[in-house]
Amino acid sequence: MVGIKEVAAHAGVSVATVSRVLNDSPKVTEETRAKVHAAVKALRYRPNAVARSLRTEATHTLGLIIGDILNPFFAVLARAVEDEARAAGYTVVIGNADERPEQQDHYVRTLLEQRVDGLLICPTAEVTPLVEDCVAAGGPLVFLDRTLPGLEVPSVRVDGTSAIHELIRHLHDLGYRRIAFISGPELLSTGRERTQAYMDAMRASGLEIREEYMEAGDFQAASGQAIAARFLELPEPPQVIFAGDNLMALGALDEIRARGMRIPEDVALASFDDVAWFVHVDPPITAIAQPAEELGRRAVRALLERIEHRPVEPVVLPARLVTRRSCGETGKP
Amino acid sequence: MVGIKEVAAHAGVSVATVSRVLNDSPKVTEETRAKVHAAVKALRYRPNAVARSLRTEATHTLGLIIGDILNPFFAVLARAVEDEARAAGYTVVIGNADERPEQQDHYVRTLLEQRVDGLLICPTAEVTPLVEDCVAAGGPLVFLDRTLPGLEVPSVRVDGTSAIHELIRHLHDLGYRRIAFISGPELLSTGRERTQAYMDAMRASGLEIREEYMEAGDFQAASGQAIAARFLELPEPPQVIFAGDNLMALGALDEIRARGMRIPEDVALASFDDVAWFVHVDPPITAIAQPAEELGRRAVRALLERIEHRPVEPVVLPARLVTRRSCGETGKP
DNA sequence: TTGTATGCGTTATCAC
DNA sequence: GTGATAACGCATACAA
Repeated sequence: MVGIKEVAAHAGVSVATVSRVLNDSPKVTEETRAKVHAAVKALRYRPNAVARSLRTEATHTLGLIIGDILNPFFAVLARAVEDEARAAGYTVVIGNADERPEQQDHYVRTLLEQRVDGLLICPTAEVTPLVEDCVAAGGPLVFLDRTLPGLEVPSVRVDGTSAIHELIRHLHDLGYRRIAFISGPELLSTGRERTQAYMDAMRASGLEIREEYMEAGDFQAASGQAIAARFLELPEPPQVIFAGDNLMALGALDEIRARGMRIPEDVALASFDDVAWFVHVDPPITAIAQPAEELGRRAVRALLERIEHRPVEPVVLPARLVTRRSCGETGKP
Repeated sequence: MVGIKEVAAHAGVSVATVSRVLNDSPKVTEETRAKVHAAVKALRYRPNAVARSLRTEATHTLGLIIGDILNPFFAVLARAVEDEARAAGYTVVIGNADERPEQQDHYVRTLLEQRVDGLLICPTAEVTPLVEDCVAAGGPLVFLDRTLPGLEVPSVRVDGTSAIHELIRHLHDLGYRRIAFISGPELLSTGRERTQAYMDAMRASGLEIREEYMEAGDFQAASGQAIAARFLELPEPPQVIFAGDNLMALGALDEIRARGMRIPEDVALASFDDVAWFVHVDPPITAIAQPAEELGRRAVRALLERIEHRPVEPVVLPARLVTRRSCGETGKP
């Protein structure tokens, strides 16, 4: 492959001059600049980013570790991260951790070895030694969507508390009293936070919190389905099932359908985390929408700040309730 | 950051030996191996993949350029590619081209500069000079999902022809005669192929091909909606709308709903390209499913073959019809 | 303004 | 089995 040396020879200048032209240093004649550019074009020269990175200690690459790109929430997040990164001249390498600590570690290790300039992590429940090391090492790192207790890492996340309060109030206003919640893993900050908000909101609306109306899933569809099944088999089943994320809502939806029950007549359904196709199911599903694109963009900006050694304060974005018809709301006019 | 040199010093050996241990060369005593490993652990040494790549001319990284990660088809594809690549010890960098040639080129350029070991491209319609160069340069490259006319590049793709024939036959059997098709861009191999198959299949079933029942969209939802609208306003509207991809099907669905029409009573709907949520809309949508995971896996395998300079023949996978209820099929028992 | 020379962290080719 | 050392392609301090 043709290198800077061949370009220099072809243009009749030194490698230093070629390098200066490529990094458009001001101290170079318009004339030589032209010669070099001509040589570059003629030889189809492509700068070797690997060599450049070795020299400059910068790869202009960001690492992003998410749960699973097949989850629409993460897909939107990833897309936003990539767009914002590209705008700033960075490439991003995505790793799907699948909520498995070992796989998360695999990516952390790999990305660290690749010498990415910064790391964006949606941390799994477990605080692995490797992640602890990273934090201790102090490399540019920001937590995305979730936080990890006891670690001093800047984070960019969504707070769904007020939206959950709004949802419960909304359901209360519609006349519902028995509202069950399929919560997420207690170990995840998002899981804990939503559960806490649900309980607080129920109390705030003067509703009873029943133990049998709360069960923790793993943010995957199967658990949502299983838990919905148990709710529906209770002697006194809930009037509303509120799922803690879009996949568990999907599972619950399947279970309700499988039982031949109607939404919302037999049981109403709501979801934390809105996804595009919720609009297209019948009835459209009432959900709490997270500003995923903004989340991704802000995370990149925060990370870039950290890369440039500027201090960055945590970012917390609000979620918002989107009422549709799965809870018996009156249809659109 | 600690390098191989510090490790060598700490272990009391030479850098060469450390390198040998790290690449587990056989010619090294168990004893020194242990010493080195101890030093590695003690110093929290992380190999610098950048330096390694510069020396070995290999990055163990693959580039993947797709249309848009938000499209479930590409998301599944990307996920499969990543899984297969990881299993083979590779990392993958994904670029979203958004069907824009310049952006595709941006990623091709970037990935080439990063010296990825191989490139997987779902090419946009246009054959850009850059892509032509790549082909001419002969670096490891395979086309995924789509092919480009006149370029000698191995490709891994799906052939939906027989599935489309099956679909038309299926519709014919259900009594439909007026079947309209929202086709994809003529410039895309997938678009052309599906259109051709639709026409052939219509003829094969003895159905009339009407010009007003065929219109090309751009594989995006908005175009599907607009075209569906025109179809439905025809003096004699079609009985079935068959969309050339999942996003255009979504657009058509929205348009049908917006007009207050019922599926399949007023108009039936079918889609090329099945996605998870088709099962959850009411009625579930009849679709042609592409083996996206397999497509991704096979593409990686083909690329790895090319990287190791082995010849690779094109891969063509079959699609299959999944009948549900959006075309008036009798419901499940 | 341009050229020469050094080093980035690793692997690989030699000697020993 | 181990060690010294020369590349890899580029950016840059310093010399001219």
